[in-house]
Amino acid sequence: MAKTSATIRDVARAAELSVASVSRVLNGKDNVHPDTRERVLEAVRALGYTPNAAARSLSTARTHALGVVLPDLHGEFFSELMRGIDRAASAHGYFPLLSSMHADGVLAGQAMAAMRGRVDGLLVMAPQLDAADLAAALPTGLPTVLVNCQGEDRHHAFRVDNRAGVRLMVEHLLACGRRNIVHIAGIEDNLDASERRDAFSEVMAELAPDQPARILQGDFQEATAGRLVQELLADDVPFDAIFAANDMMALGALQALREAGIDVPGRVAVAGFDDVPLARFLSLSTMRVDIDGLGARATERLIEEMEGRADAPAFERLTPGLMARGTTQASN
Amino acid sequence: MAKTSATIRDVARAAELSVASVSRVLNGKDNVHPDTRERVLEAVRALGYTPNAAARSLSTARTHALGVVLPDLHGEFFSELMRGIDRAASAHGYFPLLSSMHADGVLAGQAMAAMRGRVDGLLVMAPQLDAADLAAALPTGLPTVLVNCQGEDRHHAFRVDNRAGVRLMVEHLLACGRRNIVHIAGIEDNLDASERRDAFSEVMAELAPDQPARILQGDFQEATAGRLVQELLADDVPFDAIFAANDMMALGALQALREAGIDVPGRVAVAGFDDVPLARFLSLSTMRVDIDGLGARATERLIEEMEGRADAPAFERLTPGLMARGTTQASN
DNA sequence: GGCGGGTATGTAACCGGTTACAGTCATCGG
DNA sequence: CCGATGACTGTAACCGGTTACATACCCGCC
Repeated sequence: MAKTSATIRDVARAAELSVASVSRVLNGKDNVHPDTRERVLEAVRALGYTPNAAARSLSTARTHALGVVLPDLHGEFFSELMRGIDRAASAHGYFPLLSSMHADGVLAGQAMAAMRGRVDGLLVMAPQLDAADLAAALPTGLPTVLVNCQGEDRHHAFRVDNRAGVRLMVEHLLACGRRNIVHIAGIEDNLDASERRDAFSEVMAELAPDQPARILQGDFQEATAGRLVQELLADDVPFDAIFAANDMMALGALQALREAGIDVPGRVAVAGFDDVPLARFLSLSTMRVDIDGLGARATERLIEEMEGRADAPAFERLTPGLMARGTTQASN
Repeated sequence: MAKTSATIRDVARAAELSVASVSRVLNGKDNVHPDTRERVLEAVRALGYTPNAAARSLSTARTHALGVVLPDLHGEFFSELMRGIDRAASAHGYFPLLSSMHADGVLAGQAMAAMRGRVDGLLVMAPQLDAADLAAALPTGLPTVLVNCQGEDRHHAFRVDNRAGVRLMVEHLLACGRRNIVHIAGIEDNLDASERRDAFSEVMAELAPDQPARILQGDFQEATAGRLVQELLADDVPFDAIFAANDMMALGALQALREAGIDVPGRVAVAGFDDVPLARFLSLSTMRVDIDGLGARATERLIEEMEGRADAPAFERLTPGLMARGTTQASN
């Protein structure tokens, strides 16, 4: 009801004590007389007092917020990641402060700079920035953990092990008897996209050197993949498997094949990457990445770093697991 | 590089000016000599200075952050909502500060209290709280906008028009020749769930008074709906349409029907609510809610309110649109 | 009775910005 | 030549917490 909310001095006055005592009670400090504590709590209740977070931040230099910088805020990947981040953050009394970031390196730097003084640490996911841009954008002197970022060894980093994932899927496709696999790659500058593309070439060269290993340039979008498949069909290019760099493209491919009346998995197998929830429903074979767990672990690590108990920065690679479903093998 | 980052006084010293001038330049104030401005900017650049957000908040009583309180942080609904929120927020220079909230009214109050002094406004979505709990939890004196909350007329509120949506879908099912429609309701205390359930009863009573209008108690979970459908089949209950309170349950029902070898939509039609991305892939008929737009509009309104230009609080209802797909009508 | 030591409390400086108010200086009209 | 006016800049108080340090008090012991 009060026009302006109560301050610690109001509470002190109401309790006939000094601000120091009030502060001590509120922070659960050691030496306070039980009676004093009671008087303070009573006054707090009576005034409906809530400490001002900005003032507290200013004097303690801690905000209890952690910045989360992401390239885009949509899709399953984002929501799963946030879920993990929030779980870990709120377990330790932190709030996630969100910021989306657009492709540009300069804008990325601004987004991060704007968080200075607002957060105690930064969790950054920037698969679209190269190492130099990233290094330039990251603020100095702020605990930072990276997720899916390019080479940067001054900070702890989490990465999906794309190479291992691609290898597992290619092995699976070959084991299913596929010989002519087409890879649909993701956005050109994207780290995951290029790792997956390169791994595909290498693994094919190693495991099936005599087979073609065609690669089409996609962009992680469903519609694009559909179009590419239609072109393949129109050009009469032979193939018996499509391995898309992510699930959305795999679904686009699937749709295009079905519309063309092509039997999946009979004539063509389809595989994706990420295991978005959709995949299970559509029985899409894919590589499962524990995104929620990734978010939680990255956040845990960030909090350790902010609280000064963390070992040296390192890479942590998460190996995805093969989810072999109906689009690569007939159910029997 | 500096151990501790530069303050405005460091900048003032470096530029041989007073803090007031520096502050004026940084805030784009009126009266500053061009030369002065240049000296300040030069010093800022040299020192790599970024203003401390906490200090600024303390003296201006504005944080440029807005609190987003949500019941859970997963699924498409969440990511779409956040997408809209972030788009509107960053367009106006605000950061979303996230907090998930568990069912309990007391915990909800704590979650919101913890945001006091950290945010300039609050966007709350709490479909699981009743009006009294909600009123108790909301902090006073902080601009607030509600999304999908129960009756509360002191704040601006956005709501999905469940009644209108249910009516559209029931009309559609009847138009498709369905006569024996079963509704699978959502979680008991949930606002959307009960509105959809009640609307179903009413609309059926109005449009098809002679037909049965069976209602089963579900919980928004896919598995539960599957089980309920299996029970219907086991008990030989006649029905030719399932209208689930959300898409996930519709999908569970769909799966159970397919496993039982029942032709959809031939023998039984299936419909959901929400239009999650999955729905399109599985050709599920459903009601489309523009969640992204909802988030953006709610945020815009909140910002207007925070900046003191907003008309009286009111309700805004968003009418969902019918997405008639393959599970209610044979493709022809 | 005086003194050491522990406990409980108060005072005031400080965190890093913003801004009201007070100055300084040059210009200009009378 | 003086005062007024306007353009620019500086000083210091203030926002609301935290906390180092000082102080007051009570106890037990020699």
